[in-house]
Amino acid sequence: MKKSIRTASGARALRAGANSEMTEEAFGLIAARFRALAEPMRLRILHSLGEDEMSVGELVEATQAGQANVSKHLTVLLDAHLVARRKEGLNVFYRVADETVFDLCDAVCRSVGERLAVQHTAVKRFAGR
Amino acid sequence: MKKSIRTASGARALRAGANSEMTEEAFGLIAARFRALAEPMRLRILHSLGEDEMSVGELVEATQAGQANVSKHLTVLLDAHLVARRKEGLNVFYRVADETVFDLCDAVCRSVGERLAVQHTAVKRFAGR
DNA sequence: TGACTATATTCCTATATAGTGATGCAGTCA
DNA sequence: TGACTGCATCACTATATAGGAATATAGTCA
Repeated sequence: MKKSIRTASGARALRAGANSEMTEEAFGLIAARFRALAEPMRLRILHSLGEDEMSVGELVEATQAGQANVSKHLTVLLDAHLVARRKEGLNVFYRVADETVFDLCDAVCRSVGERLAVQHTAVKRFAGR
Repeated sequence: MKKSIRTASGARALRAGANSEMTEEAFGLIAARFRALAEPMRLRILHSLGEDEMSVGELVEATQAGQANVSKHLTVLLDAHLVARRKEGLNVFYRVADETVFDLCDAVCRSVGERLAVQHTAVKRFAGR
């Protein structure tokens, strides 16, 4: 059983276990998705697209970034299959194509938030209140 | 209510919504975690650590990477608070400090796997079976 | 057709970081 | 103490990519 990305259906894909044979390619594919989410600007864009689809121009306004920059980030997200495009006249509307990104971000947000809370508490305690 | 990373407790952090006020800092923190997971080599390391804690030397052997490289990746994971260290004599043992990384990877693995399956089916169909 | 607009792309610079070999350093053992 | 081991760090190269300005391209409308 090569191409073990299918083992995902069994859960615990990354965690090493009995049947877990991760191929080099699988690590690369997973890392690629994380890389697509590893830029604050792209998270801003996805955040903006959370409500509804938006044109590039609207995204430029929403993110306060340069047009070329937004366009390039959208290309990255498109290549990662995280967003989808729809052309309408002169405009191109983008929308989130994989809703799981929100779950990922929520999970990260919770985890990081918890850690910061713990650290904050520790510092407060160290400071004597 | 600045510092809205706390809104994570309400879920749907990234998805724009009523109370969702994402600060620049929050996007940066979330992106930083994704960045730590955005390298195949680091995923390999976490994968190896899924079973049990391991020394740097064991990880070098398990990953077939250079010692300096493994050490640097471990530093990145440590800075991201994804692993923790324990020194014992000459050895340093690392372990996963945030179990949620496995959930993240599982989610990504499922999502990417589904997409690939869909694409595969589409190509097969196009090829006429 | 030509002027105009929205988006994509190209070219550039600056920065980050993966990988490697050499070295530093702390801990162990004779 | 000195030799040795395991890990971290430094110095370096190669590569990737974020950002911006300029330009190209595609679609619209007169």
